Amino acid sequence: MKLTVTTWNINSVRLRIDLVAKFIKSARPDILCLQETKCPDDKFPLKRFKRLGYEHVALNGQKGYHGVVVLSRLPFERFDVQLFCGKSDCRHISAVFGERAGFRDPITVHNFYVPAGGDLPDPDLNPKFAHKLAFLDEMRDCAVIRPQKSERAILVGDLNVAPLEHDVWSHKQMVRVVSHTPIECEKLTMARKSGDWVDSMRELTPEPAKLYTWWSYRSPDWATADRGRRLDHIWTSPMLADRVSSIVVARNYRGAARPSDHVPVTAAIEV
DNA sequence: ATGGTCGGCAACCGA
Repeated sequence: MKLTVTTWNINSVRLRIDLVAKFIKSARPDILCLQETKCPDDKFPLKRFKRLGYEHVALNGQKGYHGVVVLSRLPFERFDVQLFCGKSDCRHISAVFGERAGFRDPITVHNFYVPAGGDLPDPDLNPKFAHKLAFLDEMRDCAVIRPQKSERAILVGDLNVAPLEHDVWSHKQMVRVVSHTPIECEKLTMARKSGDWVDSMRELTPEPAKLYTWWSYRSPDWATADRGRRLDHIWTSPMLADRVSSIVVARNYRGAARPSDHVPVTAAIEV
């Protein structure tokens, strides 16, 4: 079967529930991973998602900030949450899809929201940047996240790093800007390699093609300027690496009324 | 070189 998985930093799920509903009706992914829901679990619009066909929900939300959720049309076996950097921030949730979803060999889906890191790219002067670097180091070292050899796993989310030269509109002008500094790019790559993860977006669209998933709210004419960044990612374990048949970056959602600054990214995987 | 915009939540903080 073809499994479709979407990642989308929604920047308030309650404010943008109608936009999410529109996306769902058009794309109908099997699994929808959202970040920055900014919504405590008891205020999450569960009924709306259930009516849209997403009856299986793994929530990790908090008031005001962060928050991640896995919404699924398929039932999962269990879900799990990892904490990072000794904080209670809601920045990770994973779900395991197995026999209940019709899979003899289970598939684990991780949904991440990596700290943005503030403005100043100096960990000594900017604690938010230090937190981001420490978070990436913990991702690299986290044995629970790392797929076992021959395990089927997918890692998606707003990783807040555009690691490659053509993941930003101008490498030269971005190299000192948080999200594209060498230290972050190296640490994200180390986190990816430590789990043997494959960057599936770049498997299907190799460099030097430009690939963006985020455009700043501060750009009045974002589409013409097109100064985007690839902050959102879909990684797979080696077992699934050659089974990703398509990746769609739904850039048109950036042009919606009251958009998120990120757009949905959807992978289709033959499983 | 600088400031530009959002959302949450009710002052600014985080992005």
